[in-house]
Amino acid sequence: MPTAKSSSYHHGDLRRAILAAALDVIAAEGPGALSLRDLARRAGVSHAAPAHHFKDRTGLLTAIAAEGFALLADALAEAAELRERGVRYLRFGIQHPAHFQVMFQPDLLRTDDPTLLAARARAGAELRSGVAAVPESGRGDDARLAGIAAWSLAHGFTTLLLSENLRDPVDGRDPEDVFRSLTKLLFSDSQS
Amino acid sequence: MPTAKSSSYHHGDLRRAILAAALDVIAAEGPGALSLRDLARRAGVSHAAPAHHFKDRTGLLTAIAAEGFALLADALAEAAELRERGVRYLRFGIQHPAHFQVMFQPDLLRTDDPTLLAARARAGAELRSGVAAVPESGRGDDARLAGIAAWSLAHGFTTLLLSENLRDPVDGRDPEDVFRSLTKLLFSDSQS
DNA sequence: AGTCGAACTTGACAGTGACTAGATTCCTCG
DNA sequence: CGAGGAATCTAGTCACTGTCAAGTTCGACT
Repeated sequence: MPTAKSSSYHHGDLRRAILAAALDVIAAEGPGALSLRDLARRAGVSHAAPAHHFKDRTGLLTAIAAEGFALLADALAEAAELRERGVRYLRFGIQHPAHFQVMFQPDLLRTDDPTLLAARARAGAELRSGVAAVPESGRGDDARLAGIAAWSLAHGFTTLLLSENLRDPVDGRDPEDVFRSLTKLLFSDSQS
Repeated sequence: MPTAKSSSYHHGDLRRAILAAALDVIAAEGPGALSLRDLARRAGVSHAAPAHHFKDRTGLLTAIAAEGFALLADALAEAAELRERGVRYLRFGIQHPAHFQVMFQPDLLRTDDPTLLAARARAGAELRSGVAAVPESGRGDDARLAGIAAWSLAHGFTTLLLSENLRDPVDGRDPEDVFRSLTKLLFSDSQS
């Protein structure tokens, strides 16, 4: 059943429906398994309908990536302290694996799309402001390096977790807890 | 000209030729742009020839990933000290971007392939032995955590670099130097 | 010499993304 | 109220892809 109108012709909210279906497929089988025709079938519309909302296959993925960066920016804004921001980064990856997967694969995206650029810039600003919040982080190069370090750590951990490469080490434990222990190990002196 | 025989029917070393072409394509346009038929065309053979060497598209990518893990294990074995192993990890990603990209995308691979599993196990062992080489790393959980931390950092940095997300911050500097500074910042107390 | 298997070819099929022209519906403005 | 224009969706086509099944050629071994 269409979400809004049950009129037979207009779907009501095809854009949302297709996005949702796409996220399901990507989370389950990866971006490669994504087919516009399949998405159209799931939504019960003709095979060319998706193209009207997202031009391309690339366009669809770009929209997903942009949405992802916006969600990530929101998630980061929830916490003030740097370590907890790292946890939000990780949590975002766990809760939105499909978005995460697409966001960092530039060859799938239209990297000059203004919406994408804006969302990414917002997320980037949020990332940087997290590092700036740490008082003793110096200015200039050191602060920039610390930012890269924090980002690399959170990103690497999240990526490895999502790619099933941390299956054994993390085992049954809560990934967020493991990540917290991890940061405590590295930053034992500078933070609580 | 074929590498070995110039006989018109048998290529001589089709497997190598197709692998090489595939790496070029992936490095330039990502794994999504890879087409068996295109690879066949580049090698000057018929469209179904690749399937004989690698069953599938998935089979081809699995072979690449396995080769990647083997190369990574070799690269890690070159250095003894942990930080320098991180640098080798990064260097591997820079020198073999196509391999790296495919290795950590399980949805593209036949994850139960024995060759792949063996190569990955070898790389994993090499990773762990690097952490064990650090004297003051405790046993048990701490050592395991330290391993995950080191791996996450190196992996995150490499991934972000390859996905063009570290373009501005790294700017013109040598990525390896940036990474070294980064680790010095984090492990300032425990190592030189 | 002869055969057997591996390497490669040829041909065919269904599914895909992209494009086009046209049908239907909705909304706004007179 | 009742056009008309824009948004939305349908239907058909084209080149391309992966995969399958069946042939052909080659080389190595007995």
